[in-house]
Amino acid sequence: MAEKVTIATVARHARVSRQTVSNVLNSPHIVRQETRQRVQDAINALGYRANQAARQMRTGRSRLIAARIEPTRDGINGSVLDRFLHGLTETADAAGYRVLLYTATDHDREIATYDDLLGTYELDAFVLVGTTHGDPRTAWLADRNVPFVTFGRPWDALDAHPWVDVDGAAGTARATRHLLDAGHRRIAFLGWPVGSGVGDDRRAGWQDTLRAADVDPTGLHRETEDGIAEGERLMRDLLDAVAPTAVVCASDSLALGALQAIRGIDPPVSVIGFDDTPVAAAVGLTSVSQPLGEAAARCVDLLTGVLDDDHQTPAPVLLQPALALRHTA
Amino acid sequence: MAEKVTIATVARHARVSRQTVSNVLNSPHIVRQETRQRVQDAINALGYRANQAARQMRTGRSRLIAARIEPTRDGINGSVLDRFLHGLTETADAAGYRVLLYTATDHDREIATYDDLLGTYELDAFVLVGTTHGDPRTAWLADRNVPFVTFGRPWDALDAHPWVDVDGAAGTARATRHLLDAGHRRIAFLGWPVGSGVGDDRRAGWQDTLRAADVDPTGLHRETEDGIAEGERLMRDLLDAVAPTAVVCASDSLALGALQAIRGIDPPVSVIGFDDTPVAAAVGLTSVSQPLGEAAARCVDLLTGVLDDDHQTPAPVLLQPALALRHTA
DNA sequence: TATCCAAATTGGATCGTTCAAGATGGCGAG
DNA sequence: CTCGCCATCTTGAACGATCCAATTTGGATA
Repeated sequence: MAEKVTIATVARHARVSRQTVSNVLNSPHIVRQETRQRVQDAINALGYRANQAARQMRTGRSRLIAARIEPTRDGINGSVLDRFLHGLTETADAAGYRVLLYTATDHDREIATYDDLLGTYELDAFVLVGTTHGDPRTAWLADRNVPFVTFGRPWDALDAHPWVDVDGAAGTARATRHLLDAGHRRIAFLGWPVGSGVGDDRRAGWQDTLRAADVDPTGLHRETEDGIAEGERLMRDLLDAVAPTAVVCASDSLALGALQAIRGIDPPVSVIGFDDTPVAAAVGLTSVSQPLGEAAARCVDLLTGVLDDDHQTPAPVLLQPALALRHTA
Repeated sequence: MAEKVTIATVARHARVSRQTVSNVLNSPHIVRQETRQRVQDAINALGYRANQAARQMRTGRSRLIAARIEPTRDGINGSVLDRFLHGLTETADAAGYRVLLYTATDHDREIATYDDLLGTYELDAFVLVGTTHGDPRTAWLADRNVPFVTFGRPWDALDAHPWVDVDGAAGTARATRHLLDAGHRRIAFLGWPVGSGVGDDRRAGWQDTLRAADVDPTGLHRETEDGIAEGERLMRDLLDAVAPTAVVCASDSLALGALQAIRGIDPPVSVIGFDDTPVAAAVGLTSVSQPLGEAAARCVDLLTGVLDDDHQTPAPVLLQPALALRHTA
């Protein structure tokens, strides 16, 4: 194996000092054009790459971003995070950062992991996915001045940190409007229990759109934990109670359940899901589609803003979802 | 912010030298019990964590493992990798390693990424997923003596490296036997074009099991690229040509296509997919289930074997899949 | 009590990079 | 001719850990 190529090797090869090589890499403008070229040639000829560990020791920056990979719950919604992660890896890469994975089963362990990652790897930043009311994680990170971005807006007014989110209300509103345009009036909603920021937001989009169209939403919605079986049960309940002609759901899992509940009904009840998961695509379920790649890219943008430029809090980003039309609506 | 806690801080606090603290961390057995305890107490009291960058500089080891995150193709099979990744993160964590993500669109770029990751981050090892005939990646890594494991066995006899795989032939054999036991005889197979190691392996399991049961498999199989539409097309073709009463598929995508093709046929044609993806669970598709968590764990086992112990090539691991029974078979 | 040996501990060098400060050389002004 | 200045480049030190060689310590032995 060839000798290890360090900055000293390059310096010797280009007949300059180590510092000059370092300058070519970090502040090219202060090095004379001719020298710069000579150093660059040496770098290319030797295939030199700056050692990140050594660099990190001096600068305290690791160019590493941490993201959590979820313990795939029902496997349907899990894919949302996976697609986001993929986008994150690509964009971070382009910005010169790498993504480090971690897992955690609850918030306490997750915070312990932060502590560990920061202590041993000196991570530059965290990307948190899915925020809840009174999220202890954001508070912990903010207390320690650790840069982070959340994919999901803070649901408590007091938290001020950079975030990227998709406008869930706009998504369900768009879905509801689509159904109204198709002539539906009794448009129901299957959602999550009141109190989850995301769920409330999605319900509001449906409710407000119905009201704006002079349809009274009272009695047209049901709430449950997420899941296919739960969705089916609640949809049967709705069918018995109010006989809706269409339903907007807070997730594809719920929508799949609804699809099973309406099997055989004629004329068919329209169903729209949320997240445009692979399952939705596979079964032909119309669904609200989040721009996950875009969201990941904006997360990286915000982070590099915080890390490279001033340490100011950049403006949050709210993205608009689209409606992926298939044959269930 | 409090002063940074280094090994020197701990040493001062425990009234010993830096080296003794280092010994407590790396070779506890050579330190007297009493001293060890005092150092441990100091470490806990101060919340000391060894700085990975500094450690890496001396030892040349980063305790970082790289894994690739795929550009979710059809979103169905992509989830397989995601579940594997999750298992990998968990197990690596337990073994004291962290998982670094990367993406690449083709083999050449992937190799360029290896070079970069090795040069700048001094990665300890790679986990490759999905191996093909004449895979240039394994050759590149082996040439440079970079430790790696593949999830997927080497399909060319000459490659000798640690690998973990799931016995695909055993999976399709199990599926086929299940159908035979249920009284089926005309059991078809939907698979991928000849030449892909994985696809050929899965087809062989079906074929051999039929032969063993004195059923001639001739004409009972079709091959295509992966996809739902492709599966549907080929299944229609099979129905017209040989009217099978059951079909085993090389993937859940193909199986979903088959399900659409058989809609309305009575008595229903049995369908079995492969990979037990969330989509299969959602639509009630019986499918061959790979022990992905187990596979990931064994990958980490092999890697730690190579990294921590001798640099010998550990024995490969072949895991047995299970059949997730649902209502399509 | 002095001596010796092994176990436990210590101080200095080192990994590859960047930071801070110092050296060099060319050029115009006094 | 000399000085100062600017642009450019070089030198020495530091980051925080581990390795290596040297030294101290404690207990057993003579």
